[in-house]
Amino acid sequence: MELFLSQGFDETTVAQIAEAAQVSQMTFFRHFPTKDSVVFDDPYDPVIAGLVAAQDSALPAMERVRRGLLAAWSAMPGPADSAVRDKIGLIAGHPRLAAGIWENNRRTEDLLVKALVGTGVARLEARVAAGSCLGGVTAALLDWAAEPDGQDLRERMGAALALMGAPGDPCGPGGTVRRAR
Amino acid sequence: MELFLSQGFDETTVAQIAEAAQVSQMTFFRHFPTKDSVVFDDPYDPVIAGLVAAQDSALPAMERVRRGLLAAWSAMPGPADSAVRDKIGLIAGHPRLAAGIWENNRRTEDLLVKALVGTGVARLEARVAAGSCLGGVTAALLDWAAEPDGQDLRERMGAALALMGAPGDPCGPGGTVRRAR
DNA sequence: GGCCAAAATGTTAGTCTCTAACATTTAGGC
DNA sequence: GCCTAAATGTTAGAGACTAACATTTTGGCC
Repeated sequence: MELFLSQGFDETTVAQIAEAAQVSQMTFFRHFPTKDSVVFDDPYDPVIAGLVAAQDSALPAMERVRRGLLAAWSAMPGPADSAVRDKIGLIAGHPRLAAGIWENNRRTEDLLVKALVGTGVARLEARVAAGSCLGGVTAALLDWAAEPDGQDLRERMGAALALMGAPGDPCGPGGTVRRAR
Repeated sequence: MELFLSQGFDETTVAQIAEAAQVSQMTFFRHFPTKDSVVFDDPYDPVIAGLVAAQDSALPAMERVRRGLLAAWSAMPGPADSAVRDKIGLIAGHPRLAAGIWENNRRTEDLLVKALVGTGVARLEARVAAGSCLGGVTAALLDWAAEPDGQDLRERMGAALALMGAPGDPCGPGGTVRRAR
C-alpha cells in the first residue's frame, strides 16, 4: 500500500513489492492471488448478512436491506478514516480497481440474497433489493473518497442510506408496511 | 464472441482471435484496447441520461432515475434476447468480466449525476439515486441471464424497477411528492 | 491512370502479471 | 537429533499488452 500510494498502482511492479517485503515474486503470489487483491480486504460480509437477516421480516426486502446496512455501518469499528480514504481514493482513481469493488459487492450481494430468500423473500426481489442498496452505498463511498474536505465516513453512509429510504421514509419506525409474508 | 462462447473466455487467446479475423495481434489491440473490451459495447448511455433529465424535476432524485430507466428500457430496440442472454451469461459466469459491467455503469452513473445536478439535485443525492438504481437493474440483469427458462428481458427490467419503487409506489403517477426544488 | 499524403496494418522486441514444476529451506512434534 | 510438513526459492514459460519502426493500403486530386 505504501508503494501504491507513493508511486501509483500501475507504476508499482510486484517485483518491487516482493523486494520491499524481502521475499521472492513467487511467494508474493502465494499470499495474494493477484496484484489487485492487495487492495481488497473486507471481512465484514457475514456481519452485514446477519444484520439484514435480523430485520423485521414483515418489511419489504428493500427496506430490510437498507436497515441492515445502516445497522452494520453503525456497528463497525473500522480503521481510521484517513487510511480508509487513502485506500478508497486509490481505488476510485483507477477504473480497473474500482471495478474490483464490485467483485466484492457481488459476494456480499449473494450472501444478502441467501439471507433474504431464507426468510421467504422472492429471489428477484431479494436480488434487486441487495443490488440496489449496495449500489447506493458504493456510489456514496466513492463520492466520499473523492472529496478532499472530509465528512465522517459513518455519517456519510447514514445519509446515503437515508436518501434511499425516500420518499419521506414512509417505512420509518412504525411506518407503513406494504405486505407481510 | 463465437470463440468466447464455444471455448470460454480465458481459454481463448487474442492470438486465436487475431487469426480468426485474419489479422495480426497488433491490429487487434489497435481496435480493442483490451481483450475484455470485446465483450462490452453499450451505446445507450446518452439516451438514458436524456430520459432521466426529462422526468418531472419535482420528484425525488431516486424516483426520477427510476422512471427514466423505465422509459429507457421501454424505448430500446435491442438485439434479440437470445444473443443478449449469451453475452450476459458469458459475463455473469466470469467474475472479472462481471466486474467490468461496473466500469460501464460508472460512466452511466456519471452521466446521470451530471443530468440530475444540472436540474438542481444535490450531488450526494444524485450519486446515491443513480448508483442505487443502476445497482438494482444490474442485479436483475445478471439474475435474468442466469436463468435458462427465459422471461422477456424488457418485462424483467420493468419488474425490477417496479420493485425499487417500493413501498407501494407512493410516488406513482400522481403520488406523494416529497419536496420540490 | 498516376501521385501523394494519411491511415491502417505488420514486425519485432520487450515488459509485466501470473502459472507450473521442481528444488530447497525452515519449523515443530516426537 | 530426526523426520515430516509447511513455507519459500528458482527457473522456465504462457499470455496480455506496449513501443518503435517498417510496410502496405486507401482515397483524394491532377
